Amino acid sequence: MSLRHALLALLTSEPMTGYDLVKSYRASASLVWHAPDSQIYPELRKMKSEGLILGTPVPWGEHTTKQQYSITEAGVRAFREWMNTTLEYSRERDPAHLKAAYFEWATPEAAREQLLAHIDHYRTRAEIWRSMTTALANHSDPTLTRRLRAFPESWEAIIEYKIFAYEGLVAQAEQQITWAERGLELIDRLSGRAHLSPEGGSAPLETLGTTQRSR
Amino acid sequence: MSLRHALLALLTSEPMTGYDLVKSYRASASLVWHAPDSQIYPELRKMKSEGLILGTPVPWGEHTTKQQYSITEAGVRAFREWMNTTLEYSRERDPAHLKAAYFEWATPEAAREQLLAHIDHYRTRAEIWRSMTTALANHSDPTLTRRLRAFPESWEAIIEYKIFAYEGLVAQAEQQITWAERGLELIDRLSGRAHLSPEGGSAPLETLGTTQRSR
DNA sequence: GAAAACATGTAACCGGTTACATGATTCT
DNA sequence: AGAATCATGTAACCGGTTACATGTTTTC
Repeated sequence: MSLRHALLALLTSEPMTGYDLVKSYRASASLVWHAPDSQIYPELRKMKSEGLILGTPVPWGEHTTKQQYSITEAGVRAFREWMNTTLEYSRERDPAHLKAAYFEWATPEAAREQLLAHIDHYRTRAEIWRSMTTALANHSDPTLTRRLRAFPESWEAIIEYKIFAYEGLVAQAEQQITWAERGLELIDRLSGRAHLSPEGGSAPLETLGTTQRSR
Repeated sequence: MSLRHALLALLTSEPMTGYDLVKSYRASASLVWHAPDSQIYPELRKMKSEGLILGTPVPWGEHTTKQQYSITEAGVRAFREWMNTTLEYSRERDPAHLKAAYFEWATPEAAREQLLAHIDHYRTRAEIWRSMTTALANHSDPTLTRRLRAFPESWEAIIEYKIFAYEGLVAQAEQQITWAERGLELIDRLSGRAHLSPEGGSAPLETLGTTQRSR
């Protein structure tokens, strides 16, 4: 459901073609809610069929047209409604922490590599989000510029809330990095004696044998 | 794919019935990877058909049997392989931060309520994860006890990695709370003048009008 | 005898993932 | 003329979500 609202959000600034949206999306919304191009076009058609957006064909070259999408009043209403409805929090879905809880089953090398990948991932994210924050603060982000043009009276809130969101993501990433670094130290301390070796397996498997060979 | 590996992880401690697994799952794995009961039973049958676990019927009452599942060697191999394979990180999926980035579209009250829900959610999580951490440290968690019985030689790693994982989650939750609190202050500072009012809409809608009424 | 816990699902749906697929236009 | 960019998808799959559904056994 969020893809749809991210697209509506983008279209509140100005009408755009599918391709424009894909690009805008990649440059802004995808930093918070990833979606592949192949999901965006069909979603746009669905939104159009539901009357949230309007698709106007505009000429492209001599022989063809492209769709220019603009948000309708129903679309604005739907977006506002989503914005004014408190999100439900429910699912816990964290494969990295799930894995970490069972690191004794990995080789120390694999566990280390996992955490290094974790660090790498969040370092990259943090950089992206940090540069987004500065782009917002300088007004150098093009998506922001278009938005400020559309709503000059709200420029302060527009900028501040976006910076707030991205700074939160940066802080989150930094926390993840700190955590993973602590994990690396822990692996160094425990590696060897305490891990369940990956090939040997005899010790762990014996303790499991009772029923698995029954019948 | 993680549900399957969480189930394998639980079964490395000892064989269990579906119902035992559901309970164990709820008490431990679901704190990291939520899954409803209705997903667990079918997944078990799938895993059985793939030879990762073995289902032995054991008598239950006079007339019926229940399935006792035990991990097979293929299951242990599959679990180890997963543990030794670095996870891929890709999708960014964060509706809370997506929404926060567009808080100017919500009423200040709705934005505030969203952040309060955020705080509430993570406070609850943090408490759960924190109490899990202490249960692990005391050896008072029953799932842990079973596991230590199965692998006495690795008790230190087993405990430390689990504490590590849960402490990471606690830290994450605390960070989320801090972030949301900062957001509440921001809303107080910006509320009113800067928000795009939810009913009025005339100002924002005018700027959108050019194409939406075309055709 | 009733309640709580045990036991095990099915079915419909839907959002997201992956892989594949193609052609037009503009720029150099 | 060729490359880059613009433009727009389809199809198959799969994991997860929601809602519904039912019967047994043990305990009080």
